[in-house]
Amino acid sequence: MLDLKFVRSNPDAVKEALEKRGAKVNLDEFLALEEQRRKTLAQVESLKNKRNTVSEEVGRLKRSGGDAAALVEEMRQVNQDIKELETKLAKLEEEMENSLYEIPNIPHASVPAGKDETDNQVARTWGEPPKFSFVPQAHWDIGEKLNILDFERGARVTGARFTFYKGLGSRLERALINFMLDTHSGKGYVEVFPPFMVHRHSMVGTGQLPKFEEDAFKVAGTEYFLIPTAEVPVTNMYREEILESDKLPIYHCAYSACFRAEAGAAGRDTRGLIRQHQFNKVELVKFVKPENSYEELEKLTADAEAILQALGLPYRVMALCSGDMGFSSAKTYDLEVWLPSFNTYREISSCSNFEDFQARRAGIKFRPAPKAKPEFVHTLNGSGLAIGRTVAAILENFQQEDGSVVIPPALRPYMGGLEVIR
RNA sequence: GGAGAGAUGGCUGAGUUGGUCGAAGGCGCUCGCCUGGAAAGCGAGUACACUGGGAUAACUGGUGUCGAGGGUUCGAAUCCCUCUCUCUCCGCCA
Repeated sequence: MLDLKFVRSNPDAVKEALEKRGAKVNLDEFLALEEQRRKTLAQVESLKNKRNTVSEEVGRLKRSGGDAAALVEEMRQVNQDIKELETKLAKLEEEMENSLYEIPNIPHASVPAGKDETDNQVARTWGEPPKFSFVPQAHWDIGEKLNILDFERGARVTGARFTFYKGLGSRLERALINFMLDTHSGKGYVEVFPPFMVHRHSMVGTGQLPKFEEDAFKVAGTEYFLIPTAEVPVTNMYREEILESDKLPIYHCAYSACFRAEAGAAGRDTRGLIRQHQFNKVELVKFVKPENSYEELEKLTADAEAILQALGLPYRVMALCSGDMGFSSAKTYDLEVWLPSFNTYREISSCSNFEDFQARRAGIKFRPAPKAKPEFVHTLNGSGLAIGRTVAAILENFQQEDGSVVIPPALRPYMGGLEVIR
């Protein structure tokens, strides 16, 4: 959420930013609403002021045995007026809040302007896509032949986009989770194991709601949502808190299952592990002081990259353009891993600086100095990494002509020393 | 699931026959005095949001907030209702 006062005093800057993003928001209508709100608020407050002063007077009169009947009668009428105005005010505030919650973040100055993913820029590439002396297979074929992935039974038990991992496949998934958590923990990220369901306010806090409710799974009979990423519970860990300045920066890493409805993705990536309703992910989350947040974004991205490098997976880093960024983000780098079956790079991590956009929604502040006025922290997060896509990348990049798959050396300690899945 | 107790400021803890309570006291913290320095002691200050004035300052006016939401009342931390959470006991359970 943007700062209301900033929007009010810099309408042109906001309009320009929204245009750069390709967002459709009627800002003039919003500003007119906001002006009306303040006018009504002033009226209500002055009436309440009157009520407070007179009530005090009534108290004084009664204690000294005077007659306050006339004043009481007058206040009855004032209360009527207050009630009416408050109803009006509540309506205005609700309307305004709804619009404010649907305005996306302002892109950082360094974000390339652009309309969609074709305008994203390659920041750097690492590693070389493998050259095969045979026709490489897709990971779903490799996985089924090795009997470590079972898509058919996943669909039979639950539905499309659900999968069983079996045997060494399941072991590989678990190994990757542990490898990533251990690696990040060693770099100062404090591991947390979050709830996999959250209430609505948390979803609003990180920006999934109210605008994108159709993307989320809501648990019937409850007010809980299945988390689409650990970002939601972990960022909201500090909601409605004022953090001590010396606690910052806070780094967390967290494993969680992630649940996404994938509304609007019907027919896309229907085979394999790339787009599942449930997948595992290790997430990195940071709470930092505003002046450091862009430096922290570079470090966060590097920490996610370190996993790909340790596994020996070729990838590239994309600086997302203004039109392709997520709703809450001010700047995003996507990490894309090479997938031979697609003959291209596919997203495996997304690292973003949200500046104070999420912090304002979730009420996460810090005190810059003792006694100083609290300010919003900057929040960042990035996948480190999506596990299912990492499995796909390993199977495809390290496949052998005989259908076996070589396990990256960094992962072998987590696989009981196993070198090859065959 | 059943029975009971509770939720107050950074912490602790008063206040529940409604009225001058944003809220005593203590601790902590900040600044000052004292000291060669420190402790102790003394003095002052110490919530957040919205909103008005002011320069988008210092400062200052107002409104709201005592778990959340509603109600009664001229007036609610105090009375009533609903919800949430915490604790204790019983039951159940991985």
